[in-house]
Amino acid sequence: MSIPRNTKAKQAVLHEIASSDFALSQPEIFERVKGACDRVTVYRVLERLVMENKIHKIVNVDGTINYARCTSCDESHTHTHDHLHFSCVSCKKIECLAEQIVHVNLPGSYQIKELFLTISGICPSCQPV
Amino acid sequence: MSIPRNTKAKQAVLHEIASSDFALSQPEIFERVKGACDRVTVYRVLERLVMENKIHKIVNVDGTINYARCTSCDESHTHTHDHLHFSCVSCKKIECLAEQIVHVNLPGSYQIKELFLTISGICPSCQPV
DNA sequence: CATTTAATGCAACATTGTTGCGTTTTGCAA
DNA sequence: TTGCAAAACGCAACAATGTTGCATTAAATG
Repeated sequence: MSIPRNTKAKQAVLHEIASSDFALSQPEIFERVKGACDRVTVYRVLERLVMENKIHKIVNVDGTINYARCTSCDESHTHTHDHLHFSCVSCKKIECLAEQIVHVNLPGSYQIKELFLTISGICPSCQPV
Repeated sequence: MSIPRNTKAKQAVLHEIASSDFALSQPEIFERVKGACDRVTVYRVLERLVMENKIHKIVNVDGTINYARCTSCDESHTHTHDHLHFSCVSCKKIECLAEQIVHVNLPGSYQIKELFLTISGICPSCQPV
């Protein structure tokens, strides 16, 4: 396995994702690191960051793909099979949900390989008083 | 609101979706109705069929979009907010899941607007004996 | 069968993602 | 500190997917 390197492009992309309150799309990220690197590099860096569990790749309800750091879990833990997210329609923040939060009562004759859930709504901090 | 018409293109697209055992992508549908209509028309027809609740628009785990008729529910009932699907990795069939199957235990301070779930795995009929 | 307008075809464009390849840069170690 | 291997990059070209405008065609209705 190859040893990852800490390049300027990687730092720039990671910085934009980390400093954004909400999940960003590839075009948005490219826009923000404008000049720092090529469009293709953004794709490649994103792919690597996902592999390294530094960021999340989130498929939205409409099929668009966003990238974010999770606000509720530290970056050290691995995100294998991490497909549970809460997306606030107000502040746009993405939160990881613990597996215990979701219960699927499928008959045992169904064999679940992968589970992918996105909930959109209003998070506690955006709740109207 | 405009009155939908039953056109040749619409019939062809719907026929392909209905006669397929699994969910099809736009390119796959276009491939199968080849000659019947233009590529753009396929996009427009699909959009209309989704609006009319004739077919499902399903976002896969990887963000790709497929269209299908649901195998477990009749076509008469509306599919508003119908975002729960089981996708068999073996036979590729897509099934709608009843809302009762999924339980989300989020604190009441979270306000859920939309919930979107795709489970991939092996369906009962594809279970190895 | 004439009218209305939904739907189509075509062309052109926009967006998003991919691949190949020669060059640059990073991390490591001599 | 300098040399080296390969990770990463930039660029160009391509591919796939989705969109828009507009003139034309064809459903449904009376």
